[in-house]
Amino acid sequence: MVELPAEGGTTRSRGVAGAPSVTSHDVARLAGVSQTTVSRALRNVPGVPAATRDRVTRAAEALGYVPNQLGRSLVNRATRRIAMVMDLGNPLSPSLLTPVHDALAASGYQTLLFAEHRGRMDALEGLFDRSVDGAILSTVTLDSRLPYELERHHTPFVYLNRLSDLVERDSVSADDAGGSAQVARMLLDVGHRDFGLLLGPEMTSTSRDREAGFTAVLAQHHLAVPPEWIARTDFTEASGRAAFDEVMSAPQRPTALFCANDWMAVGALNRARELGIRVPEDLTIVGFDDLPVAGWATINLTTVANPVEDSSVAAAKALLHRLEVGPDEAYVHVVSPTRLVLRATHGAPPRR
Amino acid sequence: MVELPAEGGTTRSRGVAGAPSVTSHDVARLAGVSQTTVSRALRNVPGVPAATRDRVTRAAEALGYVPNQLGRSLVNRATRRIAMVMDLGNPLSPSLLTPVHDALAASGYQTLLFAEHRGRMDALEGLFDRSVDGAILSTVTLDSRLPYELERHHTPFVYLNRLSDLVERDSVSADDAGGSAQVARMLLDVGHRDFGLLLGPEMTSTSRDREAGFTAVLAQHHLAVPPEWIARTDFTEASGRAAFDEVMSAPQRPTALFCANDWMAVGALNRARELGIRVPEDLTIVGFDDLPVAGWATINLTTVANPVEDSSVAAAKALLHRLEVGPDEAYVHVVSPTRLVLRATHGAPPRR
DNA sequence: CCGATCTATGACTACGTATGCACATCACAT
DNA sequence: ATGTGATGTGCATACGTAGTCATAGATCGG
Repeated sequence: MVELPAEGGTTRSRGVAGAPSVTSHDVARLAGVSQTTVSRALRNVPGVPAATRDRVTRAAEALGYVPNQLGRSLVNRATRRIAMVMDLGNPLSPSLLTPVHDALAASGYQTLLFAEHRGRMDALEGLFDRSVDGAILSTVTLDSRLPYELERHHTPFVYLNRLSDLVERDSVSADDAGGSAQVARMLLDVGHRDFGLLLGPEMTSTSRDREAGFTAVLAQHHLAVPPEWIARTDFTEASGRAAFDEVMSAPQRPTALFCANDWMAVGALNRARELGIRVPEDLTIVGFDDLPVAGWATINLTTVANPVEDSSVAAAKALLHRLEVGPDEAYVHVVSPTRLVLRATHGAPPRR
Repeated sequence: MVELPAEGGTTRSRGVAGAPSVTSHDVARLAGVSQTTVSRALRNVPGVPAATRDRVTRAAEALGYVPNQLGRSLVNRATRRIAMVMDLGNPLSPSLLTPVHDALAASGYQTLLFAEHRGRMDALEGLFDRSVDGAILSTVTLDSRLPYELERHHTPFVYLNRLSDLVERDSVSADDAGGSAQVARMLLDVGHRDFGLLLGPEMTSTSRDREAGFTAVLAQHHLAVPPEWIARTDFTEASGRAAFDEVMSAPQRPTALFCANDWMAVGALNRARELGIRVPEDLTIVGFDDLPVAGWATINLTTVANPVEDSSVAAAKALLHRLEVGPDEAYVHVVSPTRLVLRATHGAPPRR
């Protein structure tokens, strides 16, 4: 009887969870070289002669070998994966996610999604367990502890359209206050004095800044928005409808509604049409963001153009830059300019 | 002189890319136990006395230790990460992504995004390099080689709303043909005989099935759609507008337009209003999917309800189930029922 | 009081890849 | 023939965690 010495060397077990996966050792055996050589050949490390490289490449293709990213990341200490932390409930989310994904993909990075949903966050461990090289935060409410946690675990990150006052990092955000101020000035110019505000969640810098920019201009003219004409909900079309009813049910009505985003404005617009309130003859409605829907012939909403896509790409690039230069270089804060887009939902206030 | 035996043990280098990360060895040193014990204590493996567990837990918290997912996945042969392969340009994408993400998160899985964009796919290596445990395919055009590649590399996957005839896997899809047939029957009932079709990309099973379901009913009534009243573009609002012009510029005009999705229908609707064509008095327009926008007061589109969210959740669950039971159990094909939603954009054809 | 059982723990190794270092081989100049 | 440098290749190990196995100490029965 001959002893069986380790069964020819292949003890590759088909693990419970994983599929039977081909490793560089398998390729090495087939090509008649060492695992080291396989690693070098397939990465085009100089010093491997063409003949060897070809032999290894052919063996790899024959076996359908793909280098295991886990082993690779473990030794490289880098995953080439970025976490996109966002609120999927926010109607703006596709406009954030797509450009971020594309910008990251262009640099060879993958996008791992971390979503906040109805206030519930994902298991955040994934941000600290070396699953990602860095994170883009587009959902930080002002009281979030997330920036602290990221700092504590040395995970690089940047802010996109939201800010935390407490942990400084690179940031890209729209000029929310400036855009709102433009709206306020325009509305004052055409004669409005009675304004309603349909705002988003109070703990978002977006909503806060859009409100602040608007009311600051009013204050310069010694005007203010009475509390009963202010509704705070979230950024959806349904919220816009509800907020519309809330504000317009007051005994006195405003002559112009400024909405913290286009979806709320569309909700208000839809509700106005249902109720037979003519826009802009009876009521002016202005949105924010200039989503594609705002330009539709049936909507034609006066709003503020917010270059979300540009900001998203800039944030992705800022993060990748930060990963290259390390934490010591000074932080950069980019503010994307916003621009008033005059369409068909604004006009002079009705005469009494 | 005393020899320095490995410098106290800590040779933790701050790697170029990664941050200085705390490992279970660091925790072990601080707690005065072995790395093995740390691993066991923090995972609540039975057999570790409470006193030891507490000591380890305190040490871990003091250091801010989070187990490295890479090391973990390497030995577990599982990442608890799923690839969502989709077309981010598709306006339906948020309705797919959000439920999938949430369903996966509920089971402790992360979502890694793989996007097709203007025909360009991501680097697909990520699907084969053990970065994910499985994939959800919602973007397979009928001629895609992706299912083959996934099969070849033993990556489990399911189909969502798209099908490949060639590699069988679990699938969840809407009853596209049935919904379209309902539309056809309803339109015939109210008197239409001249139909235009605004379709999506030819290589998607979605568009193909919606067309087939519609024309099959017409064929039963010995009717057909003439080629000049068929426009094939993609699924966006802008495409709907353009396709509208294309079809309606023919010398003879159809009395009803069936659009392969709501966004195209909205585009057509917008274009009709611009041109002063009254809907539904002059022209009937019907969409598909019943997106939220279809219910807005300003749109009020007759369409087919497509339970996209339900399908997405079902697909996610099907994949997780497949991961549990392995490849041998028979494949399951779920067809989600669709339902005609009658609103305000359909009516009898105009009298000549 | 001693062997047997149990409890708690640690040394060692595997997972798959990348890399420092050593070594074998060969060409070439001396 | 011998040293020298260049060239290819492989061994051993590290990355961080989990599981196998061995063992020291505690507990217990007789």
